Amino acid sequence: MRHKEGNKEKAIIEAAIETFAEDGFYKSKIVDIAEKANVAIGSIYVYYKNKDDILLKIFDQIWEPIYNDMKRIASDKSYTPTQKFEFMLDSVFDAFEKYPEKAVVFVNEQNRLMKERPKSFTNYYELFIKEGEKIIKSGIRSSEFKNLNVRIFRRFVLGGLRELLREWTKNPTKRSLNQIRDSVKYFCKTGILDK
Amino acid sequence: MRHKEGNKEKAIIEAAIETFAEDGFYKSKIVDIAEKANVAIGSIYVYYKNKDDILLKIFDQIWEPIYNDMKRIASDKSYTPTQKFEFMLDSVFDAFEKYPEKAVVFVNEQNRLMKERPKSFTNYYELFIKEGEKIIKSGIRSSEFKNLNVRIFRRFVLGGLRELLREWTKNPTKRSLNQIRDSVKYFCKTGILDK
Amino acid sequence: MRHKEGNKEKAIIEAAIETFAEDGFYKSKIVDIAEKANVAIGSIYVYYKNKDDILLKIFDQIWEPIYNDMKRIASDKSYTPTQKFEFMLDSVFDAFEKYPEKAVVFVNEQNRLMKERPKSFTNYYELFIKEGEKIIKSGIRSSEFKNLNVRIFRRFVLGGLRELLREWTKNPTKRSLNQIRDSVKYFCKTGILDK
Amino acid sequence: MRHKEGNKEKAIIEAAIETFAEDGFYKSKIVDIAEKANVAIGSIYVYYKNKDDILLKIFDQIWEPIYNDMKRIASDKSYTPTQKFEFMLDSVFDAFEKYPEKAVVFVNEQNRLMKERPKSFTNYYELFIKEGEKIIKSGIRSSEFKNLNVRIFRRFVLGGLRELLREWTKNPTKRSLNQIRDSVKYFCKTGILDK
DNA sequence: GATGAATGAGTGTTCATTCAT
DNA sequence: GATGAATGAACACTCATTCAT
Repeated sequence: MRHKEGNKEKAIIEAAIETFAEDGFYKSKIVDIAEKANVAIGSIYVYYKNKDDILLKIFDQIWEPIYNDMKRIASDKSYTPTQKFEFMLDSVFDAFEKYPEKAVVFVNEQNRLMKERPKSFTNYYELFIKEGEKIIKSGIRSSEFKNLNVRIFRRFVLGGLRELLREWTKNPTKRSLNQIRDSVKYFCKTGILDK
Repeated sequence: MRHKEGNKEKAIIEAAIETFAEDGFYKSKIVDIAEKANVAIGSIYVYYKNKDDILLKIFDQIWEPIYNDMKRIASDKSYTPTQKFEFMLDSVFDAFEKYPEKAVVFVNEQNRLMKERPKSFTNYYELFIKEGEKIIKSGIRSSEFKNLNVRIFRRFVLGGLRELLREWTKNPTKRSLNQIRDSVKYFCKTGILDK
Repeated sequence: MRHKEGNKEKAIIEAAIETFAEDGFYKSKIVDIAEKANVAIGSIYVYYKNKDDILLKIFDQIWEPIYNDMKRIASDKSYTPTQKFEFMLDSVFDAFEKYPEKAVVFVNEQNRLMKERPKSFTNYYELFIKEGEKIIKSGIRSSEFKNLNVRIFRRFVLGGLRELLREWTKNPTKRSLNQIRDSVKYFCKTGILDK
Repeated sequence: MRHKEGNKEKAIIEAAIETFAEDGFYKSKIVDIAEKANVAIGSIYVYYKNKDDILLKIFDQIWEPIYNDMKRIASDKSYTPTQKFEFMLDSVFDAFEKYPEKAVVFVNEQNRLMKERPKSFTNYYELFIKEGEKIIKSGIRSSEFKNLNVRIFRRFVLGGLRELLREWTKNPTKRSLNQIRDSVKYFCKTGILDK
């Protein structure tokens, strides 16, 4: 191994996150990512199959920790469905607060890529979705939630969330994110709770 | 652009809608649009400044009629804010039902373009948003609605709507759209109404 | 049509012949061909699908006239098989004498391309081969030729011819080509004639 | 390179022969050769200067044993020129029958390399050619052969041979090679013998 | 000797846009 | 207005070779 100065794989993906967040996927140039990562162009292709592959790996980085949170929450029997639902939102908000740039990449690129390469997404995002739907269903079964169409509901909420986060990423302050978080929770609960 | 047209301008934009809907903006080629419109490449540049400009004009086609509906509804004093809110949703749903392909273009491309060219959008979409916010505010003022953060609420709803419509455009049937429409209305109302 | 100054398609293929002859196919750069042809890079792709396609078209230019000669000769009933065989060799020698650079491209690139893209060659070269085999067979039938294995014989002769022409292209003089022509004819005839 | 080897140098050249035979020189990747040889990329450059150098060494492996055969035959005074000529062809055919893949590399790559790097070939191939010409000349001197132009004749024969072997390597059976061998001998002898 | 991560010059091809006709 | 051949900057990706370990 030549040089071995720090972790190139990590440097590349971080440069890519920055670049994709700034310019969007299509306008981002491989050569810019390489420069930002302080790495030769060829090195990018040592660690990633191609430009798309970098994006896919970024999505994994976004959704894997969220999904792991979810698994823990979902399997904890001491929580009510409402609490689980709130924690689910929290884990998304927390992740985005921690890495706003990853958030930007997600909100801007994921839909397009899911459309163009539906096969690629057999992973953490899908698992996250599934886990979320399970929580809603359990709440409906226990009559804690209204009898909503689960697929429609979760899409609506995720879509709304993404839109809010997209806007937030333009000017990401902790304060404004908390305001969004509270509003969404409140709105969802009064919308979903069968009181 | 309404009457006796079998003209090039219309043929181009319709071909573009089809092409953007199918392949996405970046993967769509001007030459394909020209072929689909049965028009020479050069003719596209007679009617449109460039590729972006076509997209912008498509957005106008989407939002102008919706906005016109809105204006009519908003100024009608015989409706309550709740009725106006429902009509607003209806006018979006109706537009999407009528032109699913325009809907695809909107859901996939608008955000990116608004990010890349924020200046371009001084138009019907913005006006629609404003009108929508006014309705919410009037509902809050009359205590018919909860005292929600209007900007957050409208973003959330529009984002959720877009996500649902994006999914719907993959398999657009009248029946499924009505199901979505009812779910969204119900959810928004129980979420928003201060009963 | 912009510029229409002379025939770009022809200029490109001639530049390509020169370039391929000089550097070989793999070492030839599209940009060099473009420069030599006094044409923009993009123009090459207006007239040819890709680099391979240019090569294929060159082979057509080589073999089409030879094949047309052959057809005329083969169908002429006043010639004996021996005369036809001689004329066949002549038409190859004449073509090579006329366009030595095309000859270089043929001798250096055709085998490789036939190996890599066997599908592409359903054309003049194959037809030429077939016509040549027919002449040999008719000579065998009339007992003018020895009962040789036709496929082996024609491959041997063509291979020998190519090798000689390859060498000749390094220093192409009319005199030396005629010497080769006479030697080959003499050798083939004493080798093939059943006296 | 003969004895107790299971060594890297040999493994590399054998992998290269396979790879060049399959994909051609330009399309063969060093990394593929390394993998096939079960050797690190870097090791290839320990034993060979560069990619060209491997090819050159392969040619040596092809022509050295043939040349050694030739030397033995040529210096044996008990053979007539005709016998020597036949033995010469046999030694080429035998070599190709034994290592068809080396044959493929020779027929496909040697000409190109001789063109690009004429300096590299001060070796066994040249020596083989020279020895062959000597045999022909001695036959002419003794009036056993016709008074052909030796250079032209030997090129013609070698070229024809290569073409036949090229075809044969696509489907190499012992039977078909013997058929080719007999045909070539017969043709050359009736073509060359001054009876 | 052996390794394989790192390199970066090099290349075929694309495609939005132009402009002479 | 209409055309479409012409353009050439731009770009993702390749791969022989190197060299620190």
